[in-house]
Amino acid sequence: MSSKHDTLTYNTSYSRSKSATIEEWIALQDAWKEQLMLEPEVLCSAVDLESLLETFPLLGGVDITPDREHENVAYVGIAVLSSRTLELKYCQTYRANLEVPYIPGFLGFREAPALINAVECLKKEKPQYFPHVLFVDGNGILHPRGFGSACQVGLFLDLPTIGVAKSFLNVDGLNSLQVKDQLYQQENRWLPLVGSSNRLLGAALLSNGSVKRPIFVSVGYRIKLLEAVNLVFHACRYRVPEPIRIADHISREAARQALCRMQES
DNA sequence: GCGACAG
DNA sequence: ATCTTGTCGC
Repeated sequence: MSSKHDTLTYNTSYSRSKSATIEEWIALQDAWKEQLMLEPEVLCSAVDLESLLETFPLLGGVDITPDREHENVAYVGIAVLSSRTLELKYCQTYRANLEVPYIPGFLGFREAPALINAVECLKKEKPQYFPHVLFVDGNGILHPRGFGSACQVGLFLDLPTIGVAKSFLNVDGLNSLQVKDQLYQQENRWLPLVGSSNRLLGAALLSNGSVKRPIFVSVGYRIKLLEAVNLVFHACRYRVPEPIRIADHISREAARQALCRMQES
């Protein structure tokens, strides 16, 4: 793996700068949510995996590992795989500056600009590997205001995205324990998540036969939940879909390398 | 005040 | 996200 990575610049148009207040962020999420053009979703016809793989030949995954020394520095990993074979086609890491802290419910304001920049770099430098759908570490519409980081990334890239969270964010009357109980009781390996608003918000998945802790999948942008669930199952060799697992691995490695270089000097 | 809190 | 050892299993 190359230890060379480009430094990303922060594009404030995606998050309106560091001086924004929480109220302004909420207003932005509410406004952006309207642009998702979401039709209230129903679990209708079964999805054909073959046609899914034709629609999405390349699967992308992004993840971020924070720098141990600098609060506002992080390493973005991006991985692109063949959807049919899960063969790794391309991966790269980038150093990025994060301009705002993490606040629960506003992860996208911290991470999305760096993730978006990484995908745009890929589009420019290796257009043949530009993915047809992007797995994002975090939630899509399974979010207090229906606009998680995966929505933010997808909307501004105009690219289908799937939110994949490793822990549950209590939202719309849904609670982590009750969701897990319900999932474990039934025989299916996944459970649709319907909140007290009666809307379908996402799904809890036991992604692999040997996995005990669920992951939580929700629509980010321009994809159906059933398509997202099928793609996630297909892409899971382990608990987390391969594109995200690889992106996580290389971004951690980049952070580790940076720490080593720092301790040398 | 209390609990909950993606990464 | 991170703090943290061993242990069981393929």
